[in-house]
Amino acid sequence: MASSNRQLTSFFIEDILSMREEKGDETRESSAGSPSDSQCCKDGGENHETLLIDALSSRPASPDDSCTAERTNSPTEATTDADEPNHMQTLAQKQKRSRAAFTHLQVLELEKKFSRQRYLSAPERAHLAAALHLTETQVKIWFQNRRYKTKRKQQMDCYRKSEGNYAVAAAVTVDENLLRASLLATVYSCYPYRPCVYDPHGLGTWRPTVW
DNA sequence: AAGGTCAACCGGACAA
DNA sequence: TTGTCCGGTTGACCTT
Repeated sequence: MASSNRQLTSFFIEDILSMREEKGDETRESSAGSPSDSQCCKDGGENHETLLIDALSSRPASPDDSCTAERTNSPTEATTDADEPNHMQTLAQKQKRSRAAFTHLQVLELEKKFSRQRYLSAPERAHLAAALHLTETQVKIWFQNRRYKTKRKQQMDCYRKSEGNYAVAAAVTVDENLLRASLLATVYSCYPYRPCVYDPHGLGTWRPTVW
């Protein structure tokens, strides 16, 4: 669910690399991910994942990066007040609950992981958290919420099915693998970015894998 | 203003 | 005791 006011994250390698070079520059590039490219993101291959993970690994802190900084008061931020003289003030600040908004790229990677694995081991969680610049707790909570959400959705679908809503039922009588695949496809189709591959035989540049 | 979404949180259960 | 799970609830933010 990408709300219109949220800043979009470009998946183009050029943009990601430029982000790396412009670490301090927080200028938004809402034009980078044109919605008109929405049909081009059906490729969920491992190369794509590796590229995204690598690109993410090269980026600065993510939960509080330019896409979310204004809204986020992440757990990692909450512990950076070592120089705060007034502890009571800190507690007061923590009383106001925050809700981090993960970036599109982070959610995409989490969804991809979830589509293959509903449960993560501790090392896997640590690796994913590091790659996405999230805390392990954030990854753990995301997977917990994601499992619960999936279960609730299936229960709702079953309820509708039992009510005789065959139109809806027809859309959900797939086995779990198909459900995951369609979920992934939906996620990809929602992100108007194209995965890129390096083309040494062409111009020696990065180009989209799907046109 | 109402309702939806979703990360964060809570409490109980369970395993090692 | 610690860590993780599930089944919710809470609260901030967003859309309508």
